[in-house]
Amino acid sequence: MPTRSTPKASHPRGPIRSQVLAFVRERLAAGSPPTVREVQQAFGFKAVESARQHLEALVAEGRLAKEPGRSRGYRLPAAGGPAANIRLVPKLGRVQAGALREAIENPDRWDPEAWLPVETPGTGEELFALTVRGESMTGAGILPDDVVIVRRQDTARDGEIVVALVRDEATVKRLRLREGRLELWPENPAFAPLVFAPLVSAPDTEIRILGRVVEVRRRLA
Amino acid sequence: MPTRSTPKASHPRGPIRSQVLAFVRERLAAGSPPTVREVQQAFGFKAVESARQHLEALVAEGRLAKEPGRSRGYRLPAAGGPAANIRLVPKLGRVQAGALREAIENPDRWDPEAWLPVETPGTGEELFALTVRGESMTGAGILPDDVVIVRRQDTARDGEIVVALVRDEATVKRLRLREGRLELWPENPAFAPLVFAPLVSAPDTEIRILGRVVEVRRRLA
DNA sequence: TGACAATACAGACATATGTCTGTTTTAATC
DNA sequence: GATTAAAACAGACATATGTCTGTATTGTCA
Repeated sequence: MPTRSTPKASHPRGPIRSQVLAFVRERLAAGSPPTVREVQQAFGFKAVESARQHLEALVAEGRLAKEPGRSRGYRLPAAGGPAANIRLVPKLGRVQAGALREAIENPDRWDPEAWLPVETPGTGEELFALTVRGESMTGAGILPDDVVIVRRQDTARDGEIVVALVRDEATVKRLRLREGRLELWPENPAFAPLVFAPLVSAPDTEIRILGRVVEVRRRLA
Repeated sequence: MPTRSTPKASHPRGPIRSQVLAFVRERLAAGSPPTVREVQQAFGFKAVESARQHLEALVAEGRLAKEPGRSRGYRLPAAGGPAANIRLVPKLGRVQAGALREAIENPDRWDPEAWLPVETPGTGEELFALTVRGESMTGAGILPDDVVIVRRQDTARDGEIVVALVRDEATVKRLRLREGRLELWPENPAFAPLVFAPLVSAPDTEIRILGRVVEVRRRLA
C-alpha cells in the first residue's frame, strides 16, 4: 500500500500537465515565471524532478518555451504566436494637461497610479494610458471613464484618434487633415470640432499631438 | 588618473538610475525581471555591487519593489495596490455557439487563438474572452470586433451585460429582470429585446447565461 | 585643499536553482 | 500475474544568483 498523498498520478496524460501550464502562465503574467521548485511546491510534488518532467514535457509538446540554464527560464512559446509581447504600461490617470506634458516627457520621474498589462507588437514604442473625461467621443464607442492606451508620437494621420494638448488642455479627438488645416473632431453631435491653422504639431503651439490611441478599455463593475 | 571607461559616475543622482529602472521594466515586461548580474552587464559595470546598489536604491526610493532572496526578485512597486493580479485569459474567438459551450465547459482541451493579459482582483474567477459580432450593443459602447472579457457565471443581476446562449446562438446583451421574466435587451434601437419565461437560466433551456462581461477592449489599427 | 557623500570596484560567501542519475510507484495491457 | 511505459521519488552536483565586506574613485561643498 503506497503512502502517496496526492492522487494526481491517476490521469495518464491528464489535466495535471495543463494545470502546470496554467500555473506557469499565471506566474509569468504576474511578474516572473516560477522556478522548478516553485512548481514542485505548488503541486505538492515530493521531488523536484516531478515538476521538471512536466515542464520539460510541455516544452517538448511546444506548449512552453524555455531558455536553458537560466533561472526562471520558462516562457510562453513566442514563436507559435500566442501572447508573448506583453508590456506594462503606466497609467497617468486623470492628470491635468500641464502635468500630462511633464509626465510624458519625463516618464521616469513620474509616479504612475497603476500599470496596465498591454499586448503590443513593437518593442520600441512608448506607451502610456489615460482615463477619458467627457462624452465627446461616445460616437466612437469611447465613454467617460474609459481608459485609452496611447502610443506616443508627435504626428498622426488623417482619421486616427489622437490625444492632443490644446491650449494646455488634454483631449481625445479624431484627427482630420483638411485643406491645409488640422482639425480635431469629436464623435458626438453635441460638440463642435476644433480647427487649427498649422498642419503639423510642434512645441509651443496652441495645439500639439501627444500620441495616437491604440486601444480602448472599459471595466464594468 | 583613473582608467574608468564609463563616465556614468558624473551624475550625482542622475538618469542612470532611471535607466536602470527602465531596463528592469523592459525585462519585466519581456518575460521576467533581470538578475543583478544582467543589469551589471547591460550597463557595463565592472562589479556586481554597482548594479545592486542602483537596484536597492530604487527599492529604497519606492520606485521598485523586490522579493528578497529570490532570484530575479525585482518587481514593480505593487505596494500601492495596483496591478498585481494579472492573469492570461483565453480568447475563444469568433467561435460558434455550440463550440462555445464546449469550450467553456472543457477549457483544458480547448486551444485558444490568443491569450489576453487581464488584471483581475479575484483568483478563483474563471475568465474567458470573446470577439463581439453585430451592432446590437453599440449604444453601450460595444462595437463590432470589440473583445469582451467574461467572468463565467450561471446567473446575473438586473442591468448587467451578459453573454448568453439563445437557442444555440451566443449573444451579448443587457440583462433585465422584469415581472418574473428574463429579458435580454440590446443597446441599439434597431434591435428588439428578447423575452423569456423562466426567471433563472438552466441547462437544456432555450436560454442560458454563460457569464457576465467585466471588461471591454478595442484595438485601433 | 580637505571633508564628505555617493558611486564604483574587487573578491568572496551562502543560497537558490537547473540539471543529472538511478530507483520506486502507478496504471494500463496482455 | 508479468510486462511495460509513464509518472513520481530521492539524492546529489554544478552553476547561477543574491548578498556581504572592504577598498578605491569621483564629485560636491565649505
